Amino acid sequence: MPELPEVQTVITGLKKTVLKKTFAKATIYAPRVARFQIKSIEKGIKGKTILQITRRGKNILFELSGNHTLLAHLGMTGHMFYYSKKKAKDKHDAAIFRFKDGGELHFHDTRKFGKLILSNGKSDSLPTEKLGPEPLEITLPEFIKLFHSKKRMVKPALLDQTILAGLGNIYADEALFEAKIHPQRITDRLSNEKLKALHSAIRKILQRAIKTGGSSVANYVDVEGKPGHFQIYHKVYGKTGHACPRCGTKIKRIVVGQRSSHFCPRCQKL
DNA sequence: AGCTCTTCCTGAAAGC
DNA sequence: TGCTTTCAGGAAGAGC
Repeated sequence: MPELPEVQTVITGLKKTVLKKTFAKATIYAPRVARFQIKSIEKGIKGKTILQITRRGKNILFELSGNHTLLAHLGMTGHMFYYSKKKAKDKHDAAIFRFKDGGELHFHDTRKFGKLILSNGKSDSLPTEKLGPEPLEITLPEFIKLFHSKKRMVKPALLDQTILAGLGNIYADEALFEAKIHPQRITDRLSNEKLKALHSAIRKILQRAIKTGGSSVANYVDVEGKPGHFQIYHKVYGKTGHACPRCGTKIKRIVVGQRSSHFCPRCQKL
């Protein structure tokens, strides 16, 4: 499940492979991934050159010539695969982009939760407008202010992209464990000290994950086919019943806001 | 404002 | 063994 570090890793791969290339043809195979804007994307992208590739939250932004932006969201199971030569369509390819030089970029998405949106320059037409700050850019005072301004359980707050953009279920659980905060604690009642711990835990965990190239939990593979290695560092996510690496207590799994939450009941008290 | 539930989708894993 | 059910989760929308 691609979260901020995985998306960042994909972007690194994309920069190595498709930056500066010009689209010759785009074919959408999964209409819902393109929000049924099949023709406008297929036509709109033709002849455009990829000038820059950036990230906003979990979104990949291709800045194109002609002031267009192509947004790609990997959803749950999205992958970007680059081939230097023509490659047959896979069963789960949601879209295939062919470049003038013969290379191909396949947007592979088994569950079709991904998203492709082409904007004709107006950035306010992209959903990235609604996103909260970047977790690696927000300062501690801003972070404290933000969480004290909300009155909700901290775990769902961390997953809410309009509050903070980029965290998913894995890194949210890992960050809460690191900061020793129970997932059901209410944001405005967390002390400055706790929020400081959370702020630095998020930074630490994301930066380490980016450094190691993303997580492998869901068979994550980067653009060139190399798996990430962060899974070896997961301390609580998917570790129900395992011993807490800090105190040995069994890791517990509960459901918070319709999402599974893994935590140590001794280290993370309510 | 914020909670819960539902929907989308497929494959893996658990249950019988 | 093999079929059936459940589960997983990012995001959006409905209803309370």
